[in-house]
Amino acid sequence: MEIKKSDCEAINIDIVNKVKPNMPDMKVLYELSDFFKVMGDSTRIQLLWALEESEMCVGDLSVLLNMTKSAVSHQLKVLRTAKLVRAQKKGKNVYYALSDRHVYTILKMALEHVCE
Amino acid sequence: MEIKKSDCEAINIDIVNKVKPNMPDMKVLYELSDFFKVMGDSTRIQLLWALEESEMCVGDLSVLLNMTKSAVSHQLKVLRTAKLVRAQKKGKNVYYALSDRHVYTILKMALEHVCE
DNA sequence: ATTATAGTTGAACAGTTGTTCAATTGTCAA
DNA sequence: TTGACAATTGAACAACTGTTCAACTATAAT
Repeated sequence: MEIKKSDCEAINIDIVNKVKPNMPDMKVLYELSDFFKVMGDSTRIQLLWALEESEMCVGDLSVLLNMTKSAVSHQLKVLRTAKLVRAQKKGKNVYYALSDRHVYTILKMALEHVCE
Repeated sequence: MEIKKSDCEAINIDIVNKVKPNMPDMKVLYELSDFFKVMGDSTRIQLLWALEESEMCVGDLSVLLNMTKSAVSHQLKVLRTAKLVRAQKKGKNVYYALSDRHVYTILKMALEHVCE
């Protein structure tokens, strides 16, 4: 049995019992919040936004965002780990591209929201 | 003029110049990342998920999520500041509700994404 | 082979975040 | 008015995050 951490009793126990079975399980919950965590950084949003326009290599992205290659590379790694972008080596350069159009849809929908 | 922080020259200057004018401005960028930051926490996602099912007071939410009222209240404040929920006092209790159906749509779309 | 360029990596640092704890406010019931 | 309960608040703490810096790998050109 689960350890009780709440410090009170329910006011409307019927509502709580009705809602409880519809709550997401922990696995889905953490996947969801991890996804939003990845999106929750302005550098990474710029990278996704830029890559929607065109494939680009790290150096180009670094000039575009006006940041060091190192900083860009670190953030691209986060996006790669989250499977939001994919990398392809061409000669001396590594070209990055969006790996999931779903993400851009969410980005645009969030844009509508913040601009309401 | 902007201070140059990137530590290299562009490889494909034509692509960079093509993409640059389509980049979001800083204001929109920070609003977007702030929005995703708010969504990027499992406690807050649970709260939004629960409130989609039914209005609830802090005590009920606290039992439902198995957390202290204080922790829940702190997170509700974050959601309130971000205008994602609204509060209404009824007697001794404060009832919270979603203030924007847009958000639930984004949540469901992200859910589809993580469950691909 | 040597040199230059593109990109990655890990450690370190400051800044931020979420929960806990204790104190406080506000409301209802006796 | 007193006591009990609902919710909020601020400080404190540990855990996490993003950029910088320096060192490193890998590829291409001479």
